[in-house]
Amino acid sequence: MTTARPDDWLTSLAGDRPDLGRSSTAERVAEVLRTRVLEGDLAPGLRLSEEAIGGALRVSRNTLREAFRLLTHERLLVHEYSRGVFVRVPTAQDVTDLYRARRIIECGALRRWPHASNVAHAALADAVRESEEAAARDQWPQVGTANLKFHRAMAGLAGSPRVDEAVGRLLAELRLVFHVMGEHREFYEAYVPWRRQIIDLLERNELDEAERTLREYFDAAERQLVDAFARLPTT
Amino acid sequence: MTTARPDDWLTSLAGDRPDLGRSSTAERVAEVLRTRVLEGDLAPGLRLSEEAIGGALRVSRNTLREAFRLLTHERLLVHEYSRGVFVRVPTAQDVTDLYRARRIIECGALRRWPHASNVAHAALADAVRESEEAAARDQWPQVGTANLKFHRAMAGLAGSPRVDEAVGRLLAELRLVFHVMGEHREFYEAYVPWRRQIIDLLERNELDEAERTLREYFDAAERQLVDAFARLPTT
DNA sequence: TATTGAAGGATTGTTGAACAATCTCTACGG
DNA sequence: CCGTAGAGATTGTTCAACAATCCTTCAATA
Repeated sequence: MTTARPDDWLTSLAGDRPDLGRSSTAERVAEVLRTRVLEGDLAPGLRLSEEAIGGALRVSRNTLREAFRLLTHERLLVHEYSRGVFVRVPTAQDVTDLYRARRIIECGALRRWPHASNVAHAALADAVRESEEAAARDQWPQVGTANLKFHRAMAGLAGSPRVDEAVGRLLAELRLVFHVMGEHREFYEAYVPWRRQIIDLLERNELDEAERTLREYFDAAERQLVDAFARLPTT
Repeated sequence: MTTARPDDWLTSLAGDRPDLGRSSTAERVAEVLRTRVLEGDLAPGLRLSEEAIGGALRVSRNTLREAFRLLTHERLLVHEYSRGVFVRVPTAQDVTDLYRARRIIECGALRRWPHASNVAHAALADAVRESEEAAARDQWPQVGTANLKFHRAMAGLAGSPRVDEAVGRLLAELRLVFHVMGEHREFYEAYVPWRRQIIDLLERNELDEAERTLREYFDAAERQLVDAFARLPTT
């Protein structure tokens, strides 16, 4: 605990301001539903009845609708006028678009590696290590988590909160997509060494090659996901 | 109006679905407030009282709060728990971050020029022409509008709805920032020929040079805006 | 003078109920 | 089999009330 100048105390305290703003009921309800959707408890396409959920969670319809709105903005739910809200059903087209957007943003962020901070570099390395360790222990869900962390760290190279937020939204949506892959280890396993390769290239400052590798990584993942969707029973 | 296969009728119709979902009261209220904020009628930092605005617009507090939420999501308003919503006060730091994000996304989209559709190409050319014509007529607000159109079209090269949305949000925020520049012609004038140069380079397929020019364009605009903020009375 | 503490008034957070608008489903008739 | 009409269920919107929180004021203290 280093004692700094009073100025620094204040500025660092000011940074905690957002955390201080305690969450509203709607945000807590949204958090519950978000978890349920991302865990797959609430199947895509399911309609969320205001009365049923409001009754179960003991919150008023107004508050519940506020929570719905938050999740709709995150693209986890879709809202149809006078029909209600539904758990989003991702399509192969969504997958294509998600990867199109990710290629642009994450590859752009990767290029900022030379200008990024040490903590940003470390976050990327940490994520790769976690990914490898979880894979060694056959803990595939954790590999998935480390994967998300890796890409969040990749976006973090840009050093821009707005880029972080944009990528965060894409990744949340992607988590919904991943559910069609189930818990199949094959899906997670292939990408672990790929991530190692990318960070090795970055640490050697071979930016062009790193970007090329990341693009191939995206191409492969997109292809695998689109294939999985094509194999899906068309409802 | 070309007659296409029935499939195309349907898919294009499906695209209109969101428009069909007639606007809710909250969205109309949001539109009114959005205009007011962007026109500068509602000064940055101003607190928007639920009672006052709800009373003036004759809508219930619940509906108004929903409108607030929409605008908060667009980053035009900020919400503080138990304190209310305020018109966003952009900072020089915001400007820096906005341009950081724009450089990554728009430059990434620019690189997709060879793969973009003809309509995407045309949208970019149209925006440049509009910009020039408005400048020739000394209509600087219209130059500003054409500018936004230009950058929306630049993002459109990616052919990704999610990229469009991300850039749309950045530009909406930027419009708030532009207000500190007032109606000063100097701010709009310098960038008109720059845009012409970029599209000329693109049409000659000189991608590297086009990207370099766009980056310089961003650097200049960011510098000018940050300077303007530094000159601002610190409240 | 500057700081602290305690009313109080004002504003937001949340709820429940009510009614209108819209959709869904079923049954009927052609 | 198809289309239609009506009943029932669900959402859209508003209102009124109370709880929780914040801001202002003002007096007391060092």
